[in-house]
Amino acid sequence: MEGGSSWDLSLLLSLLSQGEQQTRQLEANLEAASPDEHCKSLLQQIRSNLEEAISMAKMMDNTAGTAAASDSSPRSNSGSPRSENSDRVFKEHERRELCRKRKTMPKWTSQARVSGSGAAEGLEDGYSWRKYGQKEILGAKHPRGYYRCTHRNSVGCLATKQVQRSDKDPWLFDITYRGEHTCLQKLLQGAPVAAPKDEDSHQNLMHPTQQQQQPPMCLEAKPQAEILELQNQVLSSSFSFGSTPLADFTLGSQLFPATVPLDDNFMGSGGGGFSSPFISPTTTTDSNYFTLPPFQMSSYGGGSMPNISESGFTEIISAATSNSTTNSPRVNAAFMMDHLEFDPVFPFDPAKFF
DNA sequence: CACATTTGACCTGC
DNA sequence: GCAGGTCAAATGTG
Repeated sequence: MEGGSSWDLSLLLSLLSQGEQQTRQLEANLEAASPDEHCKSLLQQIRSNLEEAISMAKMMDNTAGTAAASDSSPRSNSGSPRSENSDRVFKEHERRELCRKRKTMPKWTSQARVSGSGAAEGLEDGYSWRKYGQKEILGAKHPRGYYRCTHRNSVGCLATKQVQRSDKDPWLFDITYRGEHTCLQKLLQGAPVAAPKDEDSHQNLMHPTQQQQQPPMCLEAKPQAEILELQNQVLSSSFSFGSTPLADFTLGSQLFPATVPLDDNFMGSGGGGFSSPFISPTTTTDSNYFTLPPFQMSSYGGGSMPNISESGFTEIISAATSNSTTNSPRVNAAFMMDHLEFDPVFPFDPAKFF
């Protein structure tokens, strides 16, 4: 993140304020359109982020101003423009805001079921997740896995998810998502990103019009330990593991036709992450299709997609299983392109704010 | 070597 | 004080 001089900050402040106003306007307009809860939540988050960004920019602006006033020594052009003091303030602020964000972040749940017929679907949701913790939960038989976006460090994507195996149904995984993925957007905006070294990571860099809505080709292959554990405990007795052993998952109403072999390649940790199963030779023809995580369906779908309530997932799962072609929101890339782009008249121009 | 998971310690909110 | 959530060092893997 480039600190920038105070005139940079003034510009940033101006743009942010503009964005905040536009968001309010959008909020008012949306009110009449009776948006679903997640849409509202998204908007709230955008506004919250903007307000936070404004506050940070103001703080940095003030700090830069006072530092410039009190410190007569010439500032190096090559060094960090942020003073030590402002850096400390920035970090403290960042920490506080992170805590606050966790509260205000949109949160929604999903479920993934192991149906046991062949392809791994659903638990991989089109994003790269990195496991950062596991915790025994009181009253739960199985530990909860904590995942965050792989791009958290590089672009500051704060999306996280928690995966927990259901007590009642060992074939069922409860997935709680928190926060929107900003990684694709920021990649799109050309944010300075630590250059990915592996070929797969470059799959994330797709055409801008696709990038906003389409999951990266580098789809994560492991929601992970839970599945693998499950594989060990259950699947091994239920499936024959040939050259491409597979497990079949659905995530809520979503079907991920793309198959994820649950063999040892996906059991090991590390090793540069997940090579994309979707561009591998074993990829099925169905892998041209994607489904969106719930947040994408409700937020970018312009209301054309069903809003999935938490309570409705059980039904949705069975519906998706029994009638995937008509009821499931299985969509291909073209569909997403058609339906999920920002409204051209949408007054909010993210390019100006990031 | 880079990037992943694992896991105990630490932090935070109730 | 406890439980949930996160951090970060240790470790594993290709």
